[in-house]
Amino acid sequence: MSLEKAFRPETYESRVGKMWDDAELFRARPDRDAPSFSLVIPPPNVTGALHIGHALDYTLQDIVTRWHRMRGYDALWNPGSDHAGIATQMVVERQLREQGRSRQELGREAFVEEVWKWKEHYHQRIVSTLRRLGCSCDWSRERFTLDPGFSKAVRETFVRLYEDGLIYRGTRLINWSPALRTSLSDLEVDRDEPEEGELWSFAYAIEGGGEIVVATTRPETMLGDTAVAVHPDDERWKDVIGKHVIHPFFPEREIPIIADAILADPETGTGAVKITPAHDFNDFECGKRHGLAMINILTEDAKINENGGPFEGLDCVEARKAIKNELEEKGFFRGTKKHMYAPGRCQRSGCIVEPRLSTQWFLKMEELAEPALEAVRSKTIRFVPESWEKTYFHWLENIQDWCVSRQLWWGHRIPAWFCEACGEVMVLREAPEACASCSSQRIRQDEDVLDTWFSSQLWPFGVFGWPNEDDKDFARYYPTDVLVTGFDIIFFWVARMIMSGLRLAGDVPFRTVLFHGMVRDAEGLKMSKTRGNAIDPAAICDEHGVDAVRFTLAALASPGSDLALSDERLGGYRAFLNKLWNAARFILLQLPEDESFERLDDYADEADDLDRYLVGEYLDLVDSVDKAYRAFRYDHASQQIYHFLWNRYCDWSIELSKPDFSDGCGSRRAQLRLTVLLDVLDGALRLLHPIAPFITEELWQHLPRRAGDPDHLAVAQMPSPEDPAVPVPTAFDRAAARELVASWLIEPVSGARALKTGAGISPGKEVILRLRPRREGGAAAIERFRERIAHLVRASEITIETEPPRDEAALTQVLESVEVIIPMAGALDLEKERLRLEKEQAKIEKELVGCRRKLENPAFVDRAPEAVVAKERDRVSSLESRLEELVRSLEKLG
RNA sequence: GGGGCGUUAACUCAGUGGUAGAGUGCCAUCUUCACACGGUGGAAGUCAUAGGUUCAAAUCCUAUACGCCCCA
Repeated sequence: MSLEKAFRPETYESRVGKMWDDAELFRARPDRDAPSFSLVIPPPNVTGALHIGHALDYTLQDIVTRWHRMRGYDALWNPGSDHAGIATQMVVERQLREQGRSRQELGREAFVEEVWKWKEHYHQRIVSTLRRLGCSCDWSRERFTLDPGFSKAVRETFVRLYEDGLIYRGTRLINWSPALRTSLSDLEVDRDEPEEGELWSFAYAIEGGGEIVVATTRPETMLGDTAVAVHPDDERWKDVIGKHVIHPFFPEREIPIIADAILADPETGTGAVKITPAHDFNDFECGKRHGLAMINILTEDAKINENGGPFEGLDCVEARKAIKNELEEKGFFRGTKKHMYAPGRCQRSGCIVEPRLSTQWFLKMEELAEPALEAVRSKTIRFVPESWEKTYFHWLENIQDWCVSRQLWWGHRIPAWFCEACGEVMVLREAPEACASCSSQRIRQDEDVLDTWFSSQLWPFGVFGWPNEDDKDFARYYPTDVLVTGFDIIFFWVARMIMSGLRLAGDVPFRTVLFHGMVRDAEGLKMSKTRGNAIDPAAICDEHGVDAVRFTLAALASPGSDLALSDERLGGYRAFLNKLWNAARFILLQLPEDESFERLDDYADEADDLDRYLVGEYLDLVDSVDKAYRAFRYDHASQQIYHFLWNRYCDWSIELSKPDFSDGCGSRRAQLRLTVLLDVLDGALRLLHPIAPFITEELWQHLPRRAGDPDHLAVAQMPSPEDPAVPVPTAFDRAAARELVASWLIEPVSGARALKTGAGISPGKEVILRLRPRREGGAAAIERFRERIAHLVRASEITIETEPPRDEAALTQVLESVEVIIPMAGALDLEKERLRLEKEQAKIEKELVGCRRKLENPAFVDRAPEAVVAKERDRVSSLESRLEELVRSLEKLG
């Protein structure tokens, strides 16, 4: 069964995918007698379709999973998705708005139903994209963060942390998104680039005479002012501390002038600052220090509330304008100054976040952070690359309590019930029938839901049945081995999983975290819908094939750094896969049509120099790819395989083997060579499979199989330095084999080709080739390779010279091991040849100067390691003799 | 303001002490029986700058410049 001439991924991708599914190769088998290897997918949000960043994340995970599976592990990659509270609620609300409806109109229950519909639709799309990408997940274990089982884990966590005193309910200043009408955590607030704003000054009249000038970027907040602070050592204001100022709109309000060394800076402006404890985080702390009143002046959609008196109902911008006007009219305006100002913005909606006094549920973090810090400090959890440790430490060392409640409808409802009769608060695993304190049945559950990340943090153990710790999966697959994710969610998710895993599941959630960067466009710009430069993974898979996309992502992704994806790159790696396809096709074309070919089993004794060369290169590849996979360096692994297959396997091994197949594959020699080529191809396909699973599986299915091989490459043995996985000879000197071919075959061929091209001789035109070995043993080696050299150079005749070339017109090239001569019988362009040789001479002389200078330096000879000095000496003598022969060639030209 | 990362060929990036590498692109050439998504040959870098350590620095140290990111 021969391969199609053209490499067309679309002809086999879905077939191969289905073959894997039918064989159930990716199901974890906890009962199997094999070490386990597990990882959980960072669950994609059901907000929308997958983007190219997901494709990178999942490609890397599939590589690590497939590699372990092929090494014999019971490998489990657990898939699933995340309900993404704020984000999903927002997109569904937007959709409703477009239809002229609103969630308030629908009511909670009907709205949540709408969100479930959305979830079903995108979940289905996400799963099909994951399958398309070849992700070898165990779909029988798929989870969703709102599954009943997962909800149980969330309730258990909340109750346990509440009982431990870590979760509390409190009225504090929180970040409020007026657009979404919910609280946010600190992490969900993004800081804009500072913009030029206005620092607006006005005067408060001091009771009993005089005034005190304060400045603000937000004049409307003066409606909530409850103090003015000055520095205790500020001479200007010493006498007014303790007095009161008169609020121009609320003269009855008591507004003391207080001394506060933290907030008031004598160097800035008048040294006095207005204090609005209910609308500014610094002022809030100051208010707590001084027991100040806290007046909330905003409604939940950021309009002035009833505390704003005449300004009630205005939004912030309107109120600001009105207040400025009023104050100017009343004569309190004292000038403006330019000021850089960066408001916080809601990460999801983009609206300006308001600090707002609100009653919310909080999680105390300090006690949780300490063990999480220790786990990374002690390397119980390893970060790759290590540099992310610092960022992680810095955040955890300065951690703030986490506001976990959200005023949303889509999410895990907080398991807290209030008694309307006696005010009792009950935090319970199951809904109570009556109040635990007064037995009243007038109880109601907290309306709010939990921050999405509160549930996501439980993912690595929640998916395995926790809190049921007897669950077989939990026992076998937790802790997981690796987490692969972007560094953008190191705080949101990674740190919180570590904290909760240690606290709740009794161990770290994973041993290693592999951080990758962000996929950018060809110009290195962030992809975004608004910029229109987003790359759709499905579209590029259609265009180039899934394997090309995966290979490109793997090749570009060095740990931790961003990667610039371009169509050129994709095309380049697609070309590589085409090359591989055709190399396999060539090998298969040599086999007899009746499929009777059998690969030899034990041929170490019969292997010749060429076999050993090819096998040696393969064994080196196995070593370096093994090392790369172990170190998560998929960029190195893919590049090494690329180089091997294209430059070693195709350019040399196949080309050098062609003369062996000129009479078919009937001879023992041809059969042996084919076996070697098949074995090495087989091994290389195994090495490449985790990165490019479809093409490798498809090609492997076409290779003549050995007894004992499995039915699918996906579960075939991965070659390792201990076991190359194919029965090639291993007990020989690889370096010697490579050296033999490099010196006496590759070097003369390359040299002769360069001479031909340089002299404008067309590659197909036959020439006479004279080779003069410059080292021991060359003549015999060249003799053995004579036929192959002739084939590759198109030489009608090869002579092996022992003496420097006779006095004839010829092109010459003095190389490391051999002098290459092509007689030209009068057709030689003397001038051109002289120029070429002189250029060569200058190059060698320059190198020689550098080497000699080194050796003339006594410090170098004394202090450098002996081997380095010896190497330098060898180099000098080699260069000297080449130079000598070059000069002689030049002289001969006259 | 604090912290982190980066600066190597036209582009994208490997390269942690011992002769500067890859892919793409570029130039020339070849429709040689696996592949023009190809073959062959070639050009191309003061490794950001300035100091320092060392026999030896792209690599280690210090400072500077530029760029990106995070935190406040």
